This record gives sequence, structure tokens and C-alpha cells, in this order.
Amino acid sequence: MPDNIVIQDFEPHEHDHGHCMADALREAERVCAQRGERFTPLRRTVFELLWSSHKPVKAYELLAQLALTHDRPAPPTVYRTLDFLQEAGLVHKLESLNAYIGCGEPGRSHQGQFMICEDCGVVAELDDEVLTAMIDTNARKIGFKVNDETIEISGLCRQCQ
Amino acid sequence: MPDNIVIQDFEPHEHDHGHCMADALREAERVCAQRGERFTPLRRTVFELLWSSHKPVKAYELLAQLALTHDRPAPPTVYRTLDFLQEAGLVHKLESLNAYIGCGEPGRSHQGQFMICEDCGVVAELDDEVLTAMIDTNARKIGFKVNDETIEISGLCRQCQ
DNA sequence: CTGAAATTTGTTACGCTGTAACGGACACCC
DNA sequence: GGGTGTCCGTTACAGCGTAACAAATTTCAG
Repeated sequence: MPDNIVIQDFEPHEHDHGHCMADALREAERVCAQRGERFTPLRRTVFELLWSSHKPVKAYELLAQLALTHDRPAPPTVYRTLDFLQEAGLVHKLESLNAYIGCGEPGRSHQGQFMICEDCGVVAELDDEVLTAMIDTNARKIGFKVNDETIEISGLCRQCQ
Repeated sequence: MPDNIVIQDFEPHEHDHGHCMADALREAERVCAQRGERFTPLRRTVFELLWSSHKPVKAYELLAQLALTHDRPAPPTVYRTLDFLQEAGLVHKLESLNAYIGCGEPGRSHQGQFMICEDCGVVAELDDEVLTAMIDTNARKIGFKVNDETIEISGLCRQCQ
């Protein structure tokens, strides 16, 4: 099994987060440029809010944060921006939480598997291709053609056990 | 790999569904009795509505169906009943759809993996213990302790391809 | 440049999903 | 048959998400 399945590990609660953010922003700019799409100030702001921690953020939390810098933002502003970022592969939605989180490795196409700490809320992102292949095998057994995977595991991270 | 991972296969659109329903009801009664809990008329009705097809049902659809036989039911009636059935392991929630579906094999403790047809809406339920073990292995690598899995695969069933 | 077309964002209004809190009804058990 | 706990009804509201249309901004051909 390859070692590179961890896309975004649980970060120690103290780490150089400015570095994470800077990396993510650079990647986002690159991805948008490559797709011929615009990384507008609004999109950048929402993206930064999502990367302000390694925890998922809810849409209405984003809205509240936006309200600090913008004038009376409304839900569609946030949801449209999230849609854009998701289509660009820069953000994932966690269905089990109705919350959103920055993708640890945009550019490469993947669905991702998420480990969500129930205690501190921090999320790790994996991409185990062997696992994906096994799901595909199971699907084939019953004649199913896979389009999309939602894999979200909740439990406790090392620090919270 | 064992053959018994398919808990609930995609049923042909024409099959003896009365049989599915009867089996499910018998199992539900057994599970409730064993847990020392009551399978009340309301719970039975909701359960039957969930088993009226092999497709997931939304809470407000259940509410509308209930309205045909009950007097002005309100959301808490449905959600409480769904909570009960989920805790008893008789029903699963599909997070990616905000919808609910009868469990194909209550009694045995499992989380289940779901294959959801985007076209006809029918859902198959699997329980691949090898897959679960692999997720556990991945989790252990980053010091994560698994409590709960959400695995929902969307795509096309054989008949809809 | 400049005006037309396309994209992005603002705004209003609303629909769907889910829960808190309280009170009444019913089953169960001594 | 009275007390206790479970179940259900009811009201009210909080959280999640979208439709539809208007205004602003960017882009790009001419």
C-alpha cells in the first residue's frame, strides 16, 4: 500500500498555520488560472475563511464572518461561492455535517475520504486508491457504475482520545 | 472476499415486494422485542412507508403520507419516529440525500455502504467487512479511532445504464 | 476607446430540513 | 387504581439551501 494516501493529516493544535494558508492560496490561484476562471476577492475571502482552521465551516458561519467585512451579505452569496470552489475542486462538502472544508490537494482529481474528530472537530483528508478500487469492485459485482463517493468517518483524533 | 456482502441488492423493478415488506416487518418486531422496546402503530406505519419501495424517502414525504391517515401530523412526529428506528438499527439515513431508507439487515450491527442510483433512485446496501477493516487500518495510521462510517456511492444501477 | 455580451454579485423572497419546549395521553407495574 | 415513565400532539422557531430577477463588473470584438 502506498504511503501517500494522507492528503491532509491532523495538524498538531499548534503549527505554522500561515504556511498552510499560503500554500492553499497559491494552489487555488494556480487551479483557477489553469481552468481559465477568476479567483475574485469574494472567492478569495471565502476560501481564506475556510482555511482559517482545519475544521469544517458551516455556510451560515461563513455568512456571519463575511458580514464583518461586507455589507449585509445574503445566503446566495455564500452558496454560489461555495459552488464555484467545489466545482474547481478547491473545497469539499462534508455531507454528514452540512459543512465545508478546504481541499488539501486540489489539482489532482479525487473524491477524498474524511476522518472527522467528534471532539475537536479537526478533519483529516485521505485518498486511498486501493479503497476506491475495492468500492469499484463491489459496485461491479452488482452491476453498478460509480460516479461519486461520499466517505466520511467520524471518531476521535489522536490528541482527543 | 466473502460473497455475503450484499445485504440488499438492486431489486428488479418488478418483484414480489410484499415479501420484502413482510420480512422487514417481522424482523422489526423481533428487534424491538429483543431490545424491550415498543413497535407502536405510528412506528409501524412509518416503517411500512419506508419499505414501500427500495428508494430512500424524505422526512417531509413521510409527513405528507402520514397526513393521509393521521390528523395534522407535525415534523417532530416524523423525526422522533425516525430517530427511534435509526437507534434500533432498523433504518439508515442517507446523508448525501437527506433521506431515509429501511435497513436490509437489522439485528446484525453494521454501518452499511450504500450504492444509490442517480437515475431511478433505488438503493443497494452492502456490508463489506474487508472495506471496513481497510478504513480502520487507514485510521490507525494517523492515530484515529473510528466510531461511525458514512459511505454513500452514487452512480447508475444496471438497469439504468 | 466603446458598446455588446458574458460573468459575477446583490437583493428579495421563499422552500426544505430539523429541533426545543411543553403538555396531554397512554401503557405498564406495583 | 394510582404513580411512573414512555409516547405522541402542538406550537414555535432555528438552520440549510435555492429561485428569480436586478445591478454591477469584466471581457472582448470592432
